[in-house]
Amino acid sequence: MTALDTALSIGQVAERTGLSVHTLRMYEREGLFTTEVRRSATGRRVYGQADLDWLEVCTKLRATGMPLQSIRRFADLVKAGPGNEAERLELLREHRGRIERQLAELHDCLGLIAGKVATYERHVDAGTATGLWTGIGPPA
Amino acid sequence: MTALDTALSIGQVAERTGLSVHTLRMYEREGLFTTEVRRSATGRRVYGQADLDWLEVCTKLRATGMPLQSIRRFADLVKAGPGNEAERLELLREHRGRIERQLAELHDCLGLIAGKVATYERHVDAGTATGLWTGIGPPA
DNA sequence: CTATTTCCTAGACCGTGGTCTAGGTCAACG
DNA sequence: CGTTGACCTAGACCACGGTCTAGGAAATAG
Repeated sequence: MTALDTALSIGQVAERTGLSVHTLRMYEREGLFTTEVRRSATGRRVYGQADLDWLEVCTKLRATGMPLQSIRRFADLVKAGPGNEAERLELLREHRGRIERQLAELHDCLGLIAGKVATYERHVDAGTATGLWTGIGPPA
Repeated sequence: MTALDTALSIGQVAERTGLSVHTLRMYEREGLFTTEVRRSATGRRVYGQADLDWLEVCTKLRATGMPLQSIRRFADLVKAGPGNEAERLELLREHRGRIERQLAELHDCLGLIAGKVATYERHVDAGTATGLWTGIGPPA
């Protein structure tokens, strides 16, 4: 378990998450955090382990194409406190579905691209690539 | 084989490809086509089967995150005619790599999201979801 | 103590990938 | 023939997700 009293500056969080400090502040402005970001006596942001955990989720959601607006909607549910877990579950399930569809599509596209690569490899190796995409040879 | 003398209007191509007519014209302006789009006597665009084939590739490339600029670079190589097939192959290989990395990342993210879904399902079903993301329960 | 680095806010700016409008020509139906 | 719909160009507009600047304050290193 990581320490419960983690206290990181925005710069340290930027390092650990790969997000820029600009982006971290922007995420906060946009209401993406599930809890108010703590501040030091002098107004500097102080992040805890929970923030890191949540940010990890955020980056995974972003990496899978979830728009910031949707992340905010989820964050709002969490902020609203207990009682709406079914709703959160619904959002997560929907997104899981989208990821699965993305995986399928990506897999499909990979097939086509890999096919083109294979064709080019064959023809380049054989020195017969001339007809590719010129209207003469097969387009595949 | 599809007819070699296909002659489609921009609207028909939009239907078949799922791209809007606006987008098709924009792609042309941006130099994404591998060949000048034919025109009717009165200046209307006339698309052939080769254009459809190429557009299919374009949409797959877009769907896998290739920026228009990179598609243009590839199109430019094709336009430049025979002799640069090795270079085209290189671009395709690179993109194939990116797709594979995307697949891996997506798969990873799916793991995390699906995990959250499972957790929520268990807790919602059991009526014990209260502690999720409140600092009390396990974050996973 | 001074200099350097990190941080703060508010708000401007940017690339990407479309999407739409205005003003006009052409095709096709009845 | 007229009217309706598809098409043309050039260029404005938009959402998104950052990214950066200015102007200033506090922390930290030497």
